[in-house]
Amino acid sequence: MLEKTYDPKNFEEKIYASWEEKEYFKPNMNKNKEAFAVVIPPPNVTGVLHMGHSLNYTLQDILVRYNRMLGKNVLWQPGTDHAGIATQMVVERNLAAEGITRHDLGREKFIETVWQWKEKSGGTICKQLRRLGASCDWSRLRFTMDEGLSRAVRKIFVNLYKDGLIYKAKKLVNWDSKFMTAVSDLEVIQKETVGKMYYYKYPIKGEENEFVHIATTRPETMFGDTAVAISKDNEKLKHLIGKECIIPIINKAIPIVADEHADPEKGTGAVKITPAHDFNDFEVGKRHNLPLVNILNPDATLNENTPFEGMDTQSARKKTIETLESMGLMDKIEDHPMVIPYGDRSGVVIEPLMTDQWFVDAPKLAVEAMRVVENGEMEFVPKTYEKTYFEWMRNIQPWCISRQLWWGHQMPIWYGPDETIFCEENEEEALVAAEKHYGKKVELRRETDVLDTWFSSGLWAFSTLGWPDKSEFLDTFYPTSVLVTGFDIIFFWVARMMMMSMYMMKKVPFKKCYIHGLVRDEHGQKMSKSKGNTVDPMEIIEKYGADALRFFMAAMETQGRDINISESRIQGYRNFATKLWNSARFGEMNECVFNSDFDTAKVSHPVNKWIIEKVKQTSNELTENLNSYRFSDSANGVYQFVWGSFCDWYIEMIKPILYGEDEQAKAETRATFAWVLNRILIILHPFMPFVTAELWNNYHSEEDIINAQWPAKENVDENAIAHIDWVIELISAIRSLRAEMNLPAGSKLTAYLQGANEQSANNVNQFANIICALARLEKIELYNGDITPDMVQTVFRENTVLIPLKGIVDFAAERERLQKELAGLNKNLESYARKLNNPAFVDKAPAAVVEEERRRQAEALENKAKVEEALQRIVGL
RNA sequence: GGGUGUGUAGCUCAGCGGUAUGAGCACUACGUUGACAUCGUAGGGGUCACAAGUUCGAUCCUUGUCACACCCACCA
Repeated sequence: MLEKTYDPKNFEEKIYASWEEKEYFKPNMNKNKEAFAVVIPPPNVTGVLHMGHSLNYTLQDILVRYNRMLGKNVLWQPGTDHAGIATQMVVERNLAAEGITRHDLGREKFIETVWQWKEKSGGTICKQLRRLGASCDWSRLRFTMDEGLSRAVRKIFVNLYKDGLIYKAKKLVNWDSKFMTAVSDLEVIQKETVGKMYYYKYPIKGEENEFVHIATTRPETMFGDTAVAISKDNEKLKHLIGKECIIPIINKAIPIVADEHADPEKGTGAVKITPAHDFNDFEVGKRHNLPLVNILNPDATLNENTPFEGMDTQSARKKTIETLESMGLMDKIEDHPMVIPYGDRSGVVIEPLMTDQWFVDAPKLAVEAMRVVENGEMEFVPKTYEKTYFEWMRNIQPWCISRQLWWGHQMPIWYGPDETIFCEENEEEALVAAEKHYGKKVELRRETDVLDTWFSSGLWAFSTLGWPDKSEFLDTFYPTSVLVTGFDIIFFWVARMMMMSMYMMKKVPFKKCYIHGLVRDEHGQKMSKSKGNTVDPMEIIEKYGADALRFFMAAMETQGRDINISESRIQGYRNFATKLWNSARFGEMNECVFNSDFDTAKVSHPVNKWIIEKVKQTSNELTENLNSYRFSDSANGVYQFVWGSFCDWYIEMIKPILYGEDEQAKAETRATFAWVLNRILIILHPFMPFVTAELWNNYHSEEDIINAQWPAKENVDENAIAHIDWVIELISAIRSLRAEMNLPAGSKLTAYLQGANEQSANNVNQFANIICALARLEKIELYNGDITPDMVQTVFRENTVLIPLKGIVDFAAERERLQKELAGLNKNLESYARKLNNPAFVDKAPAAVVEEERRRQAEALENKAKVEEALQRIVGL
């Protein structure tokens, strides 16, 4: 027996636990079945579920459950990411609360602490995923720092290194002074700010009172200047080229060089060149063979190459300006809008810094990664993201993969006594290689840098399946079927997976890549803790159930758009679950028992035929929509069918049958109801797994809905649908008439149908009880008599529906209603006439369109005549 | 500066070369009829941003304009 009210708290968690216990999420490994695999975008192991996750995992679970019901061999591979910087940051913050830094602990002890923390809090996100209903194969849970995955990382690193695709170089990199590590271009975010532009001058060497005026936003970097550049086309200043100028305060002479980087239109036309601290200047420096002077310590304080050693950049800037001012060298200071780079995790200003770092030759790896998208081996859905992907890939820069952090995969690099590099999968092999190289045993020193987190994520599609070992899973499920992820990590992750997979596996990591948008707040604002507009999915689940949240996500997911969270809408989908629940209760009360032998072909009652054909039609459309990743169309189609067709019409129409005397019709209707409800549960299950399972379990004792068979494409009898649609339209017409004439809902009326053709006459006779029940009529009859002034009328197809009111007609209201109807008809007639009187239209438009237009015109004309007659009759009354 | 999207009902958004049967919420009126008030019935509400072009026909295609959003690049 079902509870009177739908309360997801009563069963959601219980059902999930039983699924997991029965190991339903494991692939069936049936070799005769098509394989379908999805690897989860691994959440940060220490993270908690947010709305973006809810969307991402819901979409995947829909696809996974759908494919499982298609009978495929389905794997949803779960796992979590060690998230280098993010995790280290959290743990360091915890330590800071106790007044300790990671340096107090030392590397080994610190890493141990991180592992402990991972063990303690790492399970949260997985628990929350279960709560959402995600049907991953938890027995295969992976973590990017697992032994197996770490081995994969080392192996591919060694391969890349030996192929010359990983190299060490001293380069200008983005330096994060908080974490004291290099970061990649992607981890730098540019922020608009209003800063200052400082104008000052350098004296020309050997000249009295001659200066070169320069402008900069970072005056403190002047101690690292090794030249001033001027364009050779700069008529005003080109006479200075070749001379030298003096950096004040430190009294250092630097050359004035000719370089096109100095735009005569910008600033003063002369640019100070600081090759060690600016990407553009670095290039200029290379062109002119300028020395590099590093002026910063790793923590972004000024170093011994400056007079302000130990000061942070802001203080040094102030001090520099003051000193220049006192020397009479300042020209002016102006407000200046500019863009400043910040570390996306640390929030501090990123400084370009010369350091030794490791790089992946991304431009080379990008070639294959682009080719397989060009030739369609991997397809983006929606297709438009392909452009974003290509755009980035074409302009890709070497990828800086070394991080001076502690938490992460330590690079498999060892240095010999003379700094010779040995890159091997483990220390033993490195030692062997070194012995061979030196001709004797030597001590090696391991590289302390760790890898960018995204390096290991890039291997995810095959490392989780067992690579580098031989594995049945790898053979069966690679390449995976589809990757579902947000557009914000196309570069971070999708692109890297493509590059790494093509390099190592020579096959795409996934055949399709479904890209979804961001989840925003109700008004389209980005959700953030600082704005205070975040919505916690766990609270939503607590309040409305996981099914409601999932259905919301599916219903809102239209390709290429962000989703605005809307609690009222989620509530609406909870109501939908309630509606479904109550319809099942209706079935239970009326002894509608599911019978697997039920044969839809033997059904005879038109109402039953109608709902059977409708549900087949809905299933067909749903299958098509799911196959083309049209989530919102999928969800909305089922929603409309369940609420609109099944609940609003079918249940109401069968009440007269179920409460009637015809036992055979009753039996057939009960069986039909149960069959249709069963079908609804199946097709709704990927979207709302919990409520469908709970209702299913109410009458299936053996089989579980998870393994229920998804309906194959079926032929739909359109006539059976049209038959009852006629009844529905008639009832709607009568209800409309009643409401507009303000006829009390309780009043039992008689309706006449005038001008009925044979078909309509049959319908009225056959469905009189249904029509009367739903339109709240005493009786409905065919009528051939005259229309009298006390009748109100409405036109329905070829018929006129008449309701005699025996003196209670409100003629004013009736006149108003008829006039409104007439105005509508006239408007339509104008439009038809405009088209049909246009010879070009009749000539060139497809015949079917012209025919349809003619039919509409004829019908409207007929209706108009009837309405006009009606108006005539009540003139003066 | 380069790119990609988006402007449709009060709000949030679907949709489509052939009258916008648009959806949910909100709104108005009526309603407790033996699943459901987490409900039912009926209804109001739109020059589909603007302009030009293509077309028999444009909200939909093309171009331009305006507005907004996002991505990439750029610290003179």
